[in-house]
Amino acid sequence: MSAEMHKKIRVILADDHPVVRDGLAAMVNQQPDMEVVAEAGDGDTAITLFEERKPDVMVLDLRMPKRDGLAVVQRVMEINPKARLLVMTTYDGDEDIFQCLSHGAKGYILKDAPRQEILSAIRAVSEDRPYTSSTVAAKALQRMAKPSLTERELDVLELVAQGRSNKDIARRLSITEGTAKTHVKSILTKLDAISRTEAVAVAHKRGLIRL
Amino acid sequence: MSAEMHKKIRVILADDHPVVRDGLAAMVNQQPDMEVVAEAGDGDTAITLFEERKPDVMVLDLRMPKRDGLAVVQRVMEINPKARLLVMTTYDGDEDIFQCLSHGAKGYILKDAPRQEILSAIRAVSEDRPYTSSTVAAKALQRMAKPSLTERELDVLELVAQGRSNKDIARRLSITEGTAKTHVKSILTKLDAISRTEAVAVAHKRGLIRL
DNA sequence: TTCCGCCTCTCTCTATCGGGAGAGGTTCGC
DNA sequence: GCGAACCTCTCCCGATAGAGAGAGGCGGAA
Repeated sequence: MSAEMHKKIRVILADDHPVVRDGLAAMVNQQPDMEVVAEAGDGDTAITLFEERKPDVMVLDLRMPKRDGLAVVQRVMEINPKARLLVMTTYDGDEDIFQCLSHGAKGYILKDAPRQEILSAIRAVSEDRPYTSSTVAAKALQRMAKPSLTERELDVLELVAQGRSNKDIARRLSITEGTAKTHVKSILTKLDAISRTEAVAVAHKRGLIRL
Repeated sequence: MSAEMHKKIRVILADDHPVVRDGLAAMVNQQPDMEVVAEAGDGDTAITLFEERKPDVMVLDLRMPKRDGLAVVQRVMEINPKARLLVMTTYDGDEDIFQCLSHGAKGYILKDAPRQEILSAIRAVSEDRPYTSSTVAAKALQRMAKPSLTERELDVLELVAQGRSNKDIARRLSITEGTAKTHVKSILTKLDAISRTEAVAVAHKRGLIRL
């Protein structure tokens, strides 16, 4: 504990891969101005730990068991609108970036980023400064120009992505085949796709659907 | 250098995420019986480093720039059939597992595995003992019962997954639409799918296609 | 050589898909 | 109260997809 040290940045890590947590923890704890105060392997414990430890920053993976990163962002911002969250993930789809940032995450960074960039991001977010690399920011802006799908359309899209026919989709959603077609047509228009299969490809690339 | 130490297990890490390499390196170097002798961020340097350093084990990620994990497995086994490779990845699709193991990887482990399991796997593979968790092994066995797609079918499947029509696929592959249909039909049969969109979903789950 | 798997092509036929154009009902916010 | 967006339903119609049944050529393996 040196004299010039004021207070370390207190960090919580939330990622379901022990290896990634170890890597981040090692990086962070090596810095004189920051320390890891807790680690979570799933979304629920991330939320609990955030409330208990009130860290300066929480680093969040998007894909996690129990509750995914986006859900954690929503819940935590609800509990504490001043929370400083840095999303760190491998997914660079428009939708993920857009959703996280518009729900209040202060930063979004990709896992293949170099060590220095990750540390810079943590520092920035801890001071309540937004951090987003130019490529990520560009995607968020792109996304803003695109039409959003409605909830129902997302329901339909999911079934389309599973390879269901319009008739099948209609049965599962308790609507007529005609209505299912209407939704699919609207999805095709919004995603600028010619066929349902292309729509699935586009939706996948944008991060509108998982798996 | 203590007296009871004979020789440490020399490990190379190949993963495009600096964070993951750090995490693994920290774990490995903390063990008295192993050490990291090199790290690679892409497939090409993984191969080069393997030849130069001749490690006891190389831990390989599947998704890497320049050359993916499977390609590295193939090339390294070609250079040195006695190579001991441990594939470590987030993908648990039949196809990835099957391909890696049948091309000679000694182990396959998922990134969300606990620390101890990862270390056990590295030790096992370093001694030329195969390591595969029961769930992973089960998938490899499942895959063996399934028909393989031919090269041409994989070409077609990729285009189908992009949302191309039969006509479009035919044009791109310089075949007639009828032939494209024949391939698609055969793909549907082999993947046990009713529609092309379902085929894409199945192929994706199995790891037959990326993105 | 003979067989077999793969790739190619052809034909027919039906179901499904996707474009186009409405229209009635709801629940919002203004 | 009045749009506006959303969900629902309805028609028509041409294009595409998928099932079924062959068949020829070409390569490698037995």
